[in-house]
Amino acid sequence: MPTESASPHIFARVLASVRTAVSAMETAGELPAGLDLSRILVEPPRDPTHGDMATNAAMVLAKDAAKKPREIADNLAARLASDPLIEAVAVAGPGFINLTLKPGVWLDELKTVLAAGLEYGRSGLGAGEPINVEYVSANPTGPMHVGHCRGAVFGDALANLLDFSGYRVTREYYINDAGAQVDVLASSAFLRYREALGQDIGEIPDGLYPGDYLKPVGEALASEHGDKLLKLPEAEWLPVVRSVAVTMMMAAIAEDLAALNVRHDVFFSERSLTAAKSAGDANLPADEVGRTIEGLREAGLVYEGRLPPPKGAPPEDWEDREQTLFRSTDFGDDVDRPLKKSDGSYTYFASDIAYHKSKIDRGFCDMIDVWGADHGGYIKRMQAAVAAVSGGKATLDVKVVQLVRLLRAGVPVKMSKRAGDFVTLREVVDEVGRDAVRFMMLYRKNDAVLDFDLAKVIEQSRENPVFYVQYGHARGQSVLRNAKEALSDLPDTPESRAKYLAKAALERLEHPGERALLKRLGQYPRVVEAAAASHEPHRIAFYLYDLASELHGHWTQGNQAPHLRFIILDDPTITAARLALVQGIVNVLASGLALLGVEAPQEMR
RNA sequence: GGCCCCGUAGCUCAGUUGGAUAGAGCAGCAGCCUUCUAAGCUGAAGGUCGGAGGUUCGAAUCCUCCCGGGGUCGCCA
Repeated sequence: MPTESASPHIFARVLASVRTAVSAMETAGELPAGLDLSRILVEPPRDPTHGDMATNAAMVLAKDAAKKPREIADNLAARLASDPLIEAVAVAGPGFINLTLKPGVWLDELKTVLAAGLEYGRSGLGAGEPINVEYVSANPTGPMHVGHCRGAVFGDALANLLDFSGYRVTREYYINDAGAQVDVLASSAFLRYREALGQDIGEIPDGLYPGDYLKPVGEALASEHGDKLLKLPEAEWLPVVRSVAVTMMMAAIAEDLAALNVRHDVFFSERSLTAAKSAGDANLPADEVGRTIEGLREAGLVYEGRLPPPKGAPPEDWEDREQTLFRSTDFGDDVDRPLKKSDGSYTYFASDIAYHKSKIDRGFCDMIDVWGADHGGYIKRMQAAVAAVSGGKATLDVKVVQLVRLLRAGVPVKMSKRAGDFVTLREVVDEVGRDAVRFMMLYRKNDAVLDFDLAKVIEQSRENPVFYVQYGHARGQSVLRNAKEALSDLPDTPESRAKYLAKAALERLEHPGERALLKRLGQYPRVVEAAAASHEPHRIAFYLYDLASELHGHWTQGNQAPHLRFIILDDPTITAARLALVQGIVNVLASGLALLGVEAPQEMR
């Protein structure tokens, strides 16, 4: 939860300075009033020799102001030169304004890092707005397999990131416990129940779940009910068996998620939407899905009609028939979508509309769903439904995570669902470790396919970026542990040590390697903000890699040049300054790793 | 065939929401361990950003059309 509203980070402060200067130019009549300042950016320049920051302000404003970019830039640069944060200004290229900040600015920022500890980078971006993030939502028909793992880690990290950025996050799991699949689950479990009672069940018939993981369900049913269920007709045993099976599957899934360090606040049952509600208004349908459809019908968004057959190769079993349709085309979808199956029951889409309406009713105007790539074709209709059901007030961002190809030393790992020999999430976590799984899943944009090579992740651990980043953190901790030989009064606890180090003579941090690290630290809040705004946690992973890389590089310089090492035995003043930098790096690495849900180890032995 | 995603160094991928001379890792080449952990570092080499048009001061990024790969296509979830 956001404690105090953090003071704006360096880039935000400089951006404010730029805007102020532009406004002053408007007031002075040097620019027309009312310009759109929203496209002005302040960012690190690609080439560090250009300075600390660059702004595109002059180029962005040139058109509306009907002036040449260079002309605006010169004027703006002159005004910025007197800004207390800024040391030097230069106009370059087509109209970039390159800014060099006073060295003290970066040193002050290090003090901020030290004071904030793991909270550095936390922001009020979300302004306390509630946001619902739904992820995993795997069918409760078996243990989780590797395919689920990417969405789980992605959703979890995204939720962490949004929480850190000032949103009030609810992490949600939608349990598909109402469809035909859980009935199949129940039938499969019933077979295992008969098996547990000593019957010979032979081969598991096609269409049922063959996995051994249902044996404990059969045994649980046998010990609870004896052979009583055998005497009941299917309509009576099925709900009993289904309920036990779903409960046990969800327990297994919860364990798998815990092994991955993924958590949820709300587990929402689909069945709770279709279950008949007690009495009430007799004119209303008895269930939530029906009520949602009726609400849409009253709004003129549901009708009985026919759909054109799919274009291209016509499916063999296509049958032109009238059905209940939602006007998703009113909201940008390609075709209207059916809400009821031919047997009269609701489609998955229908209950999904009711489900998202429930989120809206619970106060979420911002929703994020994390889906697998195979559901990509479903996005438009869901967004259409959210727009319809909320009257355009709610937004749904669907993050699609692409396929994970599981390999072992370059060879695809065979998985056959029918034979039940798919690789479970647990097996992968046990084999390569939670941290490696999580980091690898996040060290890639969510919409790019990911090759996950088990052999590479463990055997050639050098190639694995997670160890690289963790090693950076461990190295920093190692320095702090060893620092006592030069600074005998250095406190042990991180907080008091940070306080102690903040008083160091930070201006002694003059070496280019140190300066680069200082600037890299100062970028962290900006990276967090961008990652949160774009819903892209992978940016954190890449930033951490860059930071660790700069640390390792600077560290190794100390091999050749001992005077660059962090600990200088006969110079406690510079040692303290450098330790302050190390403490800052350690803080940010730990903070970022925490967002990704990855351990920040004290050592790598 | 319609829709969605992807195409960037030999391989795996970034690219700061349109910015300056497109960057890392791995593989290969040339080097660095008497050290606060070499699980590390330094250097050289490697590119028609799939192709062609267009939008503008400026395009890997936005638009259109092709090419190639993946996903999906009324009643499964």
